[in-house]
Amino acid sequence: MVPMNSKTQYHHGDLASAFMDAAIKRIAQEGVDKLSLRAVARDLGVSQTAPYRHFTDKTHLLSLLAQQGFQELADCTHKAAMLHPQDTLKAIMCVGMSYLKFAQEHPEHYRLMFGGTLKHECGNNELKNVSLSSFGVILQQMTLGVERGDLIQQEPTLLAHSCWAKVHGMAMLLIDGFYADYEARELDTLLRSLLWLSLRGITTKPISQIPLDEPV
Amino acid sequence: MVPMNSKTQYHHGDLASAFMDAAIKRIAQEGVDKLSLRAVARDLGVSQTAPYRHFTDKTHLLSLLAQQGFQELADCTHKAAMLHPQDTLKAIMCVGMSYLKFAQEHPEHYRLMFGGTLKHECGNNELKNVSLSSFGVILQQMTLGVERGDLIQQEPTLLAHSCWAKVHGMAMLLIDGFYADYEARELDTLLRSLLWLSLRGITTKPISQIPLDEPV
DNA sequence: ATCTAATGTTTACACTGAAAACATACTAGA
DNA sequence: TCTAGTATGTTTTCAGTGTAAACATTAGAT
Repeated sequence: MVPMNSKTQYHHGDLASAFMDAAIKRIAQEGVDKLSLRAVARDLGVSQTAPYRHFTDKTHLLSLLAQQGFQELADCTHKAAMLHPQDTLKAIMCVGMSYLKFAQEHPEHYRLMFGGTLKHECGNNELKNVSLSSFGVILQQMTLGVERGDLIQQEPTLLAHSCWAKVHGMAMLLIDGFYADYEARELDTLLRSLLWLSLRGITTKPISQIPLDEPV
Repeated sequence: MVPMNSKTQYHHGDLASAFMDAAIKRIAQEGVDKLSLRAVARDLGVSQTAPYRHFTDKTHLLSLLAQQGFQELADCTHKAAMLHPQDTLKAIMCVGMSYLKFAQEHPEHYRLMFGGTLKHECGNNELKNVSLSSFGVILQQMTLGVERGDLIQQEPTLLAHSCWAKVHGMAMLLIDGFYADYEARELDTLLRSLLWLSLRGITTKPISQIPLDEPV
């Protein structure tokens, strides 16, 4: 049905990535922990053991999806940072908001990335590396900020850890529905204010100069 | 075997709470998502459908466990706050560190509380209330701090949200193994420094007065 | 054209959450 | 004290899951 790629044209065409796409869709709908390989296989009209030719495990599949998620997250926060190449504080603000936007738009994917289904400690260096590349975007802004004298004289790594923890916590609480009472407009202000308080903790500038309403 | 309560002495004695205890133990060992009701039932030498007389659902059981977790968390952070009734900053620091200690000592329980297996949005008001009581400990310190002029003049709720997000993010990253490279001593300093940076964002005091090494 | 490896299918097994029908044992009311 | 009635526990059963093993097919190299 689908016009196949030039390279290889096996039974399905490219089941590996088709399977990943379909899995993502199901995850977005029903959540990570209710994902069933068989259901995805059914969606694709393929036998229930077909995926095992491409993924050793269910965990393997999830791990690849998480990896892909970290990549996307790194990409879109990086883009956000690029909006203000000259202004550290604005850049950080944008990175934060785009990070939160990603979490909000792909809550279950985000949960997969950090949910603990995959243990980041042992094994799977690939995954760990990609997740660190996501951290790298933040780290880069911190380094820049310290160099420019916009941020306090501390290890950029420490500052990055601080920002990451804060924004990660916000993201988790956000997708866990702890801010569910706020309506869209209020929520936006809340999130910005929270980032703002974090910025206040690491900047050398007076409060007034921290932007509260930069577009993402 | 166990000397029963005076009140009721049924077949098992008190299977409901025995089941919860056993479940907690298994969760601590193998993680939340691998918990099987049948396995717990086997541990207790009881039939596999026995739990269904006490919990409508697997979700119901998990929800009760989460609730219990929030209660414990609220208790131990509250105790920590009581260590410094006169000193806001020290108190907040202690609350933060004891929060992290709880997460570190009961990682899988903590993950259950926030992991998204239970959705906090819809239904289960009980759970939501208890989780808010946990939030209340932080909120109380913020209110006090603002009153005393130790914290900046902002909505205590906002400040509490800020602290909670930060410490929650740290807790999640901690139990997800993102700080796995640090050894115990380093880790302690890292965590304290991260809390310290947060405090710097919400306090009126100069940096030097923020305590870095209060005991928990 | 044939061989081989990559891919997909069928079948099978052990495990799970949960419903239904049944059995027991405690508690209360006569 | 005897007798319901109800709270508790068991047996049986079903549909759904992850995954291993044996088998079938197809693509690409020789």
